[in-house]
Order: sequence, then C-alpha cells, then structure tokens
Amino acid sequence: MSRTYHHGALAEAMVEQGLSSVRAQGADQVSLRSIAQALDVSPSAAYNHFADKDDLLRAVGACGLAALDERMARVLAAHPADTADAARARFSGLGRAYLAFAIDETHLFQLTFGPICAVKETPPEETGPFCKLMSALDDLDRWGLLKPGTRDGLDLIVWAGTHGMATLLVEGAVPPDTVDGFIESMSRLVMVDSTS
Amino acid sequence: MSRTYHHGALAEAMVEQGLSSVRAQGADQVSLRSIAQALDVSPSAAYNHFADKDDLLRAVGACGLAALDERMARVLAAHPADTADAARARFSGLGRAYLAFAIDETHLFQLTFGPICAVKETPPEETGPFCKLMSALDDLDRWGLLKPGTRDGLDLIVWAGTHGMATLLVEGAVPPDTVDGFIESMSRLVMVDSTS
DNA sequence: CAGGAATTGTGAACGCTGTCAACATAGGGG
DNA sequence: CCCCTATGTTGACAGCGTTCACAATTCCTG
Repeated sequence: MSRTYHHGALAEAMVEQGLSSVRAQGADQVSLRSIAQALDVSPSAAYNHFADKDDLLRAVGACGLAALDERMARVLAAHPADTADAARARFSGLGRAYLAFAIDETHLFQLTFGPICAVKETPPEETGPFCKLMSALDDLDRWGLLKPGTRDGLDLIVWAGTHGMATLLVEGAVPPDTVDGFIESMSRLVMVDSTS
Repeated sequence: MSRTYHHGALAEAMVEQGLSSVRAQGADQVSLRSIAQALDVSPSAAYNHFADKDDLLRAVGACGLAALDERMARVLAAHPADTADAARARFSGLGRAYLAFAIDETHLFQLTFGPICAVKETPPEETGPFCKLMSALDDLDRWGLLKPGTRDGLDLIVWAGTHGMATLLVEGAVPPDTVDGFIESMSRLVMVDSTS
C-alpha cells in the first residue's frame, strides 16, 4: 500500500499549505497539525524538514517578504527610470505597492513582520523592499527632485513612514481610503514643488 | 479553611500579573493557566471576569496603551507650550517618548499594537497618543514653525512615521542608536528652518 | 546487482493549553 | 433566617507542539 509513502516534496508542500492557511486565518490560528492533516501526512513528518513550528512559519513569512518584493519589482519594471516623471512614478508606485500588499495580504503581512520572523538577521540594506525604496530615492535625487540638503536621513523617514502606514492599515487604525492622501502628502513633503 | 476563598479583586490582579508576565516573556509565551497559578487561583476562575484569554490580554494591552500615553503626558507636563522653542521640544519629545516606549517595553508594545488588541474599535482621534501628537503639530502651526501649506496630511505622515519607526525598532530591523537621527530628520522635514 | 545507510514517513505517547459544566462557598438583601 | 448572586473549585475534554521508537523507501557503495 501507500504508493506515495514518500511525499517527495513535503517541505515545499507544507510551506504552500501554510501560506494559504495563514492567508485564510492568520498565523495565530494556524496549527502544525492542521497543515499536516491537509496534506494527508502525520504531524511528526514536519520535523524531518523543520526544526519546529516557528521554523515552518518563518519559511512562510519569507514567502510573504518575497511576494511583497515581487509587487515592488513589477512597479519598477513598469516605469523605466529614464525621465523625471518616471522617477516620481517609481517612488509613489513603490509606496502604493507596499501599502496595497498590507491591505490585501493582511495576515501574511502580520506574519512576515511579526515577532516570529525576526528580520534582525537580515540587515535592512539587503532586504529587497527597503533596498528598492532607497534606490527610488536615489533616482529622485539624481533628477534633482528632492528638496536640497534633505537626502541624508530620508531613507529612514520614508521607510518608517511607509512601513508605519502599512501597520496602521493592518491594525485597522486607519481605513484604506486614506492611502491616496498619505502618498500625496509624503510626495509633497519629500519632493520639490512639482508645479513649476 | 481558605480564609481568602474570595480573592476580592481577581480581575485587577490578573491584569497586573498578566502585565508583568507579558513584559518578561512576550504575549505569545504567556498562558492563562500560568497567570492563574501565580495568583494561587484555579484557571477557570478567570472566566468569571473575562470572556476568554484574548479578552484578558486585551485588558493588558490597554494598560500598555495607557503606559505609553502617560509617558507622553509627562513630556507635555515638562514643556509648557508658551514659547516657540517649547513647541519644538514638545514635538520632538513626544516622538522620543513614543520610541523610548517601543525600545524598553518591546513586548508590551507588540501586544498593544498586535492582532489581539485591534485598535479598530477606538477611532484614532480618541486614542491618547495620536491625539497628543496631533496637538503638538497644532502648536507648531500656531507658532508658524511648520512649512507653509503642509499642515494638511501631516497628521498621518507624523503618526505613521513615528509608529513605523517604533515597529522597526521592535522588530530589530533598526538599532536604537538610529533614533536621534530619525527625530532630527523628521523635525527638519516638518519644521521651517530653525537656523534663522 | 546486493546490501547497508541515510532519508523520510508512521503511530503512540507526553505534558501543556484554553475552555466548559457541575458543584461549593461566601456575603448581602428580602 | 434563607435564598440569590457573585465568585471560586474540581474534573473533564479536545486540541496543541513535540518526542521517541519504529517502518518504509530511496540512494550510494562495493
């Protein structure tokens, strides 16, 4: 019996199942056992591939970070950085993508940036989303669109602002229809006046 | 036996014990049973005062919000808003207090702004910390310290920025020694040039 | 091509958890 | 004085993460 005694790719399958379970119910409500059951596999099988439940959830969270990064990469692909307007579009587009991810992947966002998946290990300079945000600022600077003398420290302001707005959205402290105003205010604050 | 069959103030005692357990271990690691045990009380006693574990944790999280609010209130008390410099000090002081809370009450911060304690119910205009941040902006505006025409939308920028910086600190994505730079950049960005 | 080793699965068990129902105790108002 | 309500206890339940001993499969080596 059990022609498929070996699952073959249990690790990937569990991450995938974990991904959809987290999306559906939030990481707090997901149990290792339920993931195993959904795959017709005994719970202890997971321990051949992951150290413990948190380890599995970390893998799921990493997928979340990758999904966010992909959204932002799509924005960059859509706006080649060859004009000043494109640089503007890249900047606000990246912000919008970040916030859109928070809105329609709330649970995944919570896991990815939650206590379990400490970003501690990966320094910010190497995580895709932060890196892309920074390079968008560099683009703006290249086209002279930043207010003079403000480049220093702007990384942190923009990153914290965007990430903070995302968490406020996720917590429900602020409704989704405030996103447009936020992006516009942020742009006005950071960039030189566009009505010239 | 059991002279103290009735505890008398179990609800408050459980919140207090929950508070110190959360501070020590983080909300994820705290069990209802351990709180009851620390108070020499049976676990089910909790259900006379709280609907379930999350309800108890919400009460603890509310204490966290109150603690943050108190820190910010102390800043306001220390700087009466009667000069332009005081207005500046109130603004940056409130930001520093918010971030200091995130740094030395990490676990409590995570609970207070985490998935369990949805701020959803309490609209932002009524939560103390946000309200104080807003009024500090109004103070700056009154003294003509804001860049002209930027008042609108600044609420969200400043709130999201501060809260975002706090979560980055809590996640360990950014070290505590970046706080000074952040506050300074934020001030420079929001306020009119101070070297006049 | 045989056979042992490494990999990857199972099953039963442990202690812990949140929660509930049935019951016991205490204190206050008719 | 007695009952009612508030507040506590006891015991039980299902579900959880995790571990251990073991079985099935695959792979490498000789």
